[in-house]
Amino acid sequence: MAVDTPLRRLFDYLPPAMPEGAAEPKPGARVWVPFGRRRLVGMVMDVADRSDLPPERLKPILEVLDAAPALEASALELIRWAAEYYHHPVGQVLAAALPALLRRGAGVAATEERWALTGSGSDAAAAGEPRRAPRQRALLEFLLSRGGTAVAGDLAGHSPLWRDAARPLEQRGWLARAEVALVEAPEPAQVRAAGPTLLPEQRDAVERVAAASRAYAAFLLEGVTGSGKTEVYLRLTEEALARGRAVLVLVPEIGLTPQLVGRFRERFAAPLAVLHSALTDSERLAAWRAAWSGRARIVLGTRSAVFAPLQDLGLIVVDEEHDPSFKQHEGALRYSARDLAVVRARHASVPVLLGSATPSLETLHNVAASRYTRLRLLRRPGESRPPLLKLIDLRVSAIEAGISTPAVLAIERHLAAGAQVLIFLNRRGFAPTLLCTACGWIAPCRDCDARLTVHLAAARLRCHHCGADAPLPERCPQCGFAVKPVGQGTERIEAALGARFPGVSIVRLDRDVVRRRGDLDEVVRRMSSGEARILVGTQMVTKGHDFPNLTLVVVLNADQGLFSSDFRAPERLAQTIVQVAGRAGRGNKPGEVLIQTEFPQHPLLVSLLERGYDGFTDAALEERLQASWPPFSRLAALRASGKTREAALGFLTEARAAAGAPPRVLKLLGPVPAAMAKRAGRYHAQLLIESRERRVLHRFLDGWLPQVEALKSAQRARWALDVDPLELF
DNA sequence: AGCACGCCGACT
DNA sequence: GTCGGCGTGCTC
Repeated sequence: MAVDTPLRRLFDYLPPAMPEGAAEPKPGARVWVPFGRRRLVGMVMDVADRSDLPPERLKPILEVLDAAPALEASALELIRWAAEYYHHPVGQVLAAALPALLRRGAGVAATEERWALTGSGSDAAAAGEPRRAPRQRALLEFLLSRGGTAVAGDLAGHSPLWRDAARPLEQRGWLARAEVALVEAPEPAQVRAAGPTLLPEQRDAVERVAAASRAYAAFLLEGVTGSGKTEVYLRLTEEALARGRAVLVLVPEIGLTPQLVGRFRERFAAPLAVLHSALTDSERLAAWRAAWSGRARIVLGTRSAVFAPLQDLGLIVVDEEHDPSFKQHEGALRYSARDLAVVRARHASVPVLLGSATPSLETLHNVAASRYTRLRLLRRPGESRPPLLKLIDLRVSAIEAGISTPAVLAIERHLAAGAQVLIFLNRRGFAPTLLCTACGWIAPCRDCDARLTVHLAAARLRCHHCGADAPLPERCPQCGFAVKPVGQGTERIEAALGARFPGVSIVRLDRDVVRRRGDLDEVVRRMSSGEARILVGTQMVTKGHDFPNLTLVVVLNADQGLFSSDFRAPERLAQTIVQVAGRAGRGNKPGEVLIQTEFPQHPLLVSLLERGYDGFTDAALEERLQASWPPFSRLAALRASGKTREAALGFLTEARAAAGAPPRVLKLLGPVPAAMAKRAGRYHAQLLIESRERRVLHRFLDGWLPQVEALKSAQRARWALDVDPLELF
């Protein structure tokens, strides 16, 4: 039995005292069990006829929750696999996989709340009772008009306050409430609209995946923005649905779900379940139930949807597979939904399709090792030339407010041609620093090793790491002299462009603008209609949304990713540049991309410009090989934080000592304070474990983690193990 | 993680 | 004399 507890083991229970004819709970079924002095929901993992524990110490299961398993074999297998791979207690992996309401005992089969008139209730209704409670009387009459019974939804339609009326009626015995199992007739999936004619490359991709549809196979579907990856997903989904199979589609962010959901809904008349982090508990339960019952044949969701129950899974799609959001890097279980999707496909013997315009180096390495098959969609329909990338050397160009003269001239030129322009800067706010020109004071965050960002319109100083928020001072708090914002954020660029191009409508797209749902739609609408001519934005602009009239992209600062201590920063930078460049040029309008940099000779930028993303990844993979970084080695990070630097580092130092002499191919690096050690008032540090061989790493972790857990300092610090960490601070 | 038991300080 | 501080020990 797996139980939600940090203990790294399963627990044995005796079968429940069962009524006649009831079957024993099977693996995948949830049960109520006594656990210490508590009563918890447990998940049956195995059924055995013996236990290592003496029989007198075993307690019986209290109650079986699921007659039919809540998790079918392949989902259970995935959870077991994840627990082992991420070295995390099974019970807690399960807690991460199951909707909260199911962990608290809600039924897995969908039910509806049904209210019915009792015999005496019918008599009372017919007699026009209760006379002195018009709402109750109206409710009884409504039920009578409906033949004596109605579901909660209908009653809510009758009166929003119906529950207040129903309660006393239930107490008088005039109404009866029941949770009735919903009989769900799976609707046959239908194609609502035929898709466009496929290009040869798309047809080839569809055929090759479809040919493998009865066994596990992993494919990389590589194609630039607009090359038609989604159409390939849709055709393969159609193919799977036609065979009576279900499809799981994973997307990196909830912001991307509405568009893709829209494409799927347009194409298929099949019910579709959507799972993402913004759902309420009951919405998530409803989506999960739809998938579990087989009613929803398509499940589309973010990270945690990789655990969704699907009947007769036939295909898994991971869109934008390179996106770091697929890695859960906080909280208890830190997993990669993309990697788990591949594992799940293997267990379920179905193909998995990883789509991206800028595949991760891990995935390309898997292609090189022939573990994945590469499918390429290189052309955009009807387009001859890819966008042209050029560097602007910031050392020799005049710069005003962060924008170089060549960039300004290019913007002028494209605007004059009637086109739209995108300015990319991965930094929101007005300026990243507030400086006192007299004494050199810089506005710091009280709780982080970071500077506060100036937000001018809001007149606030904000920390982008902990959310601290303070009024914008007019004078230096130290010497009383005037302060000034230094550096550029999107807000300042928007203002500077407004001054430079008066009369030209500019929109900004970043997290400060997009606060509520609908804000994004408004920005997109203004760009699509052509009302806005210039778009200034952060990372957010690299996702989704196509503007066919956009022909120029300016990347204001490419240099942040060039000299980071994180070995993955260059990969991120290249992906961002290529993704943002993908916004430029459509149809017969060729795109132009200008990248401002102080380091135009940097080998990474040179390889990207001269040989494109392929050239960059060749160079980057070679560099990783030389440095023995992933994908040529395996990493795990033991991360800790504490109220003091010593608390965090002390724990990691003890943890390292507990390792003794590690295997020869394995290296322990650190512990070291994080690059930004203090964040939100806590000190962060990490110990890196690196191994050339994956098996050595995992065997080591198996032996080491129990020792780490047993350390006294482990109780005081907050810590977590991150297998395959994406970010090394 | 919970939730107990257990042994020492400031309150009715 | 008791309410409650958080140390440490266990959960089939």
